[in-house]
Amino acid sequence: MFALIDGNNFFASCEMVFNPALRNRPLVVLSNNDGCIIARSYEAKALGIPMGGPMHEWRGLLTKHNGAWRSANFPLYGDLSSRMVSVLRELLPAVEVYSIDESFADLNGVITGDLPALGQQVRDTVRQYVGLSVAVGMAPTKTLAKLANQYAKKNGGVCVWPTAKAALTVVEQWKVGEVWGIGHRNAAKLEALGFGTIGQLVQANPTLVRQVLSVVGLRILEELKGVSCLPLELMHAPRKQILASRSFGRPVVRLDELQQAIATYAERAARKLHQEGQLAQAIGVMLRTNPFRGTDKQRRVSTMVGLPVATADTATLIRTAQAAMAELYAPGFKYAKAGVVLTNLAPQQGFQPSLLEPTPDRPALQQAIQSLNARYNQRLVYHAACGINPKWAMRASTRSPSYTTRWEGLCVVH
DNA sequence: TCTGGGGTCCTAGGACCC
DNA sequence: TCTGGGGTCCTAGGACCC
Repeated sequence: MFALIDGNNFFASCEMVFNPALRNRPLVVLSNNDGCIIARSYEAKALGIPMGGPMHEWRGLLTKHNGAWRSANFPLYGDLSSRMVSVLRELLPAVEVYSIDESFADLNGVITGDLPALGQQVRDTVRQYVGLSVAVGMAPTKTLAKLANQYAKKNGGVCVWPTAKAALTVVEQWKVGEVWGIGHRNAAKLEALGFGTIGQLVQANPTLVRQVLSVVGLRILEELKGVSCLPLELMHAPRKQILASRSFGRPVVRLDELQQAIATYAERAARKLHQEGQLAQAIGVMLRTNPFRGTDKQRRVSTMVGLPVATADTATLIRTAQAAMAELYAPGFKYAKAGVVLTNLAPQQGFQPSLLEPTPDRPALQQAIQSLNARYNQRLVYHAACGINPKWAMRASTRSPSYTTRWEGLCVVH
């Protein structure tokens, strides 16, 4: 048996934990640059505001209904997420962190009759210790546990299906698009073939499902029938690529500003690389205009450069990224977004260095910068190439304080 | 005026090897 | 008139997830 524990309206709920004035009203959380709506409270969902909708189309409605909005605050959400996980680890035998707001747990060894009470205990404890509301779904496979969790969200917060048969009596009529791993394109394909509901899909010929959805679809089919194909993954697999990209706060035309931006993103990517304990053997740079501005001339380019020696040296990565940016740049366009991707990653530990090329890595320097920044909890030391107070930086006009990760964000009690 | 960011996996096809 | 069988590696594109 598996459990799926999922935070309800996660980002929106995180904002409410330390700010009761945001509760019981339509609240949305905005993407970077305050452009899109990436999370909604119940009240905001009830107004019909869609996931991913552009904020400028919904501001009026929100204002009319006493709504509120917040710029995304990922340090806050990440910290509350790890508090939630630590509660789960106390109560459940084995926990896999699947995303910032979702964890799977292994329930083997727990007596079936005890599962509903365990689910309720998880809910109560997370609410008491962290201040967040979660839904708990339990079933014989991960795919069924996901569905159970969906059902739980609207039906009391806990749902236990001891068998696939029990699950199917509830979800038979649900659309296949509700199933984890079936997106809107494959849902349309299945519907056209006469498998529009979960009940119809489990009756389908596996060979046909394989033809249409590849082995991925075959696994989903088995999971729906109660055959577990997706084990709990307790080991955190090393990342295969690291991406750092951002939209600009305003259109950027000049190369020198693009060079600052790409240096900033390279620095961010390098920091993630250090945290992962990996080296990069290739670096990519991409650049594009705003595709939503139909009247503007459009351009979308990218390039990938191999590094002569696998490295995690921030300055080397910045230099290489800037050289690539100079190649990509063409004047006369209003650029909206750029990014850096590190690939062909290899673990630092035990990496075979080149016989001919000296490594550019300077661990002592990196360590010094990192410990200064860690100690003062901010970007105290950084590369001048990144620019100082850049004009292209993204907008975040309504960011809440980092209540739990910065001294100046601590709540004050009057 | 205003539209995110960061990942994974699978398949087909091309290039190459013996 | 006639041209095998078996394999690997890499990349691009498509699909999915949160």
